Amino acid sequence: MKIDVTLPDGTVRSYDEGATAMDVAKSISEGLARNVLAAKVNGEVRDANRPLPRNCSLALLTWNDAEGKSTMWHSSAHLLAEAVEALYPGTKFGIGPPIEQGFYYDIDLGERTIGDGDFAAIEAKMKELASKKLVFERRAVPKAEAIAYFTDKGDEYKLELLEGLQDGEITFYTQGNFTDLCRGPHIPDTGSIKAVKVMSVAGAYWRGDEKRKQLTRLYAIAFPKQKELDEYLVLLEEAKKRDHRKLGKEMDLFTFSERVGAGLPLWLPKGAALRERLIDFMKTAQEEAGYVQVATPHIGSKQLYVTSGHWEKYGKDSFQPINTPQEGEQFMLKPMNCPHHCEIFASRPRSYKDLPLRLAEFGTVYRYEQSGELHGLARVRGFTQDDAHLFCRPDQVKEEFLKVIDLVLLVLKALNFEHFEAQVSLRDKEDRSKYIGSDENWEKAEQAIIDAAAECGMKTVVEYGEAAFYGPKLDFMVKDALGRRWQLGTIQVDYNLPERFELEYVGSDNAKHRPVMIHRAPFGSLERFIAVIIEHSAGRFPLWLAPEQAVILPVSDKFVEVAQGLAKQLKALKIRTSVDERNEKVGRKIRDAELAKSPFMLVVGEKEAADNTVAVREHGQGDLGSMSTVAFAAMIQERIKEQLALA
RNA sequence: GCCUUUGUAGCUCAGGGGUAGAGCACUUCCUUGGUAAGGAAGAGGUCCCGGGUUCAAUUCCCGGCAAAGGCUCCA
Repeated sequence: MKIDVTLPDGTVRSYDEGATAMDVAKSISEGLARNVLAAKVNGEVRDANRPLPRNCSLALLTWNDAEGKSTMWHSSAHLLAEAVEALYPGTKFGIGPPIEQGFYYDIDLGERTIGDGDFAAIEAKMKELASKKLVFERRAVPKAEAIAYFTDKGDEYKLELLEGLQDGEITFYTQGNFTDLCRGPHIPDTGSIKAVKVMSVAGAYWRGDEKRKQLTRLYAIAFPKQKELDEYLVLLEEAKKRDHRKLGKEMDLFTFSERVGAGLPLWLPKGAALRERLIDFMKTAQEEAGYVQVATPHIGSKQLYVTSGHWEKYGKDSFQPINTPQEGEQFMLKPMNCPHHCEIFASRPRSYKDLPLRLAEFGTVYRYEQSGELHGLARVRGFTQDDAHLFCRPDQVKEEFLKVIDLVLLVLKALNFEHFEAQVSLRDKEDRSKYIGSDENWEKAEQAIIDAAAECGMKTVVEYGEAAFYGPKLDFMVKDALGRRWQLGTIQVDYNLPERFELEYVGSDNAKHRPVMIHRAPFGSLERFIAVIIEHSAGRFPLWLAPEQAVILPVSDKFVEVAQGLAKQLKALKIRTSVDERNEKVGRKIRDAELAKSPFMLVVGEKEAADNTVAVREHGQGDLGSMSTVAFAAMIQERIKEQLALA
């Protein structure tokens, strides 16, 4: 009997019955066979050494496929477990899945602990075991036998996992001396695991439940080549160098104070100016797009949030109400601006002719985050949103989405983000009971979002079931210079708040209608956005945003006055500049200016003083030669225009 | 909040039961210079906070605070 195997390119090959994916690989080339980690058979990832079903489609998975990679990491987790069991006999095992960057295994060491100092020994053991090319053997096991095995071993975690499994669907995988309850699939043998690194150790609750026992989680990563591990470590180093917390300190942008409180950033002059520039940029763009600015206080009565529903949903996990001393009234620090904006909408009768009404505010909001969740500027307890709420008619949703997408694209361009996609979150296809708002409106809005994203030519991913209960949304997923993904910018339809605040407008039919509300924040929060752009740009901000655009370096004390005159000229032309008046040599001043990431350095000495020119040096580019002061200013302004898409 | 790690000069970090260390930054002086570190001298500390052990604690122990990583990615 022969079986037919269809390969991804459409070719059909014939094999003897019982052939495995590995056999197919070998028939194509030895090199391919060496690299095969797993196989995708009829869309399902399986062991490469399992016999293929008759007439199937087959894709051979290697390190270059996401699924091949995660299979390798999953197998590496088993290898980690084997090493740990060898070094720490009696260890009990929880789960050990692959993750985005590597894998982990949750283990219970009893009274023992593992620290950074133990990693090297674990890595050495893993490498030793891996080099034996231990084969991963799959075996279907009756439930009773599986229970007997782990009872005998004394591993209560595996026993608990077994409870949730049906007899007949249980499989064991064994490599070397280690047998694990596992669905698989796995790589053929441990030989392809050439480089491993234990990254960190952390506590993790069994089954993610904080009431249950905390296990020790070992994070690690593995590669088929030492070189790839080295490159990965270099990338981590680069990420560390770009860490916004480090750069923020070096560049005097912001700081934190224990006395002020954790998660409450203090903006230093240069950082505050940076914020202002971002705000100005957005205000200008919003003004053109027909927004109006509003301003609302930092607190609001508790009743406001009872009305909005936020009290019920987030009340006990928020900063608790502030009480007035005399009347005992309760106020909340505002966790969002929308309830205030709803009241502005409701402050007078609205006609359909007033819509869309676009209320914008750089509103600072306060949210309680658990102390362990705080992270530099990326996760704080007080932050400013570039918030706006668009009140419109259902038929205006698409138009408004288009305009907001334009705004976000403008932001992404101005900050040199080149890789991004739209993630559209829609209702669950099956269960529609958990959503508020009419079916008709939802369908209209969902279609409007999809159409708007398509019209803008955005790469779009649609996620069903990811919508909030109050409406569908579109998020921008952005890749930074190191290939890390961030969620920036969000546009959300909301049917809930207009309902709760009983917002209305008078239609052309002279009847009352409920407006649709759209929340949107292109930056998201200024704090988080700045964290991302610091890391994306490694602190080398686009010229229009840079704290200082040019630093003037007099060749010696004799030319300080000339330099000051030049600074005055440039400032009049709206170029941010300063003079390095220190009694140092030019070489030293240049070095310091390069390290400070000043975009341009202007060297002035006898020659420049004589003919009113500047010797221009660009950061990271070197000497650009001399030009007149006017020409330099024009060049800067030209570059900024281009960057901001104003040209 | 919980687990692991960390907390020493403005910054980066070494050290260690008995008077506190380096490099950079800072101050002063010398030097007056042309595209990535000129030279010298000096100043700078509640060794995170509180308690305990000790003749003696920055060091060891306990507690707190803050920071970093993790606690979602289901054998």
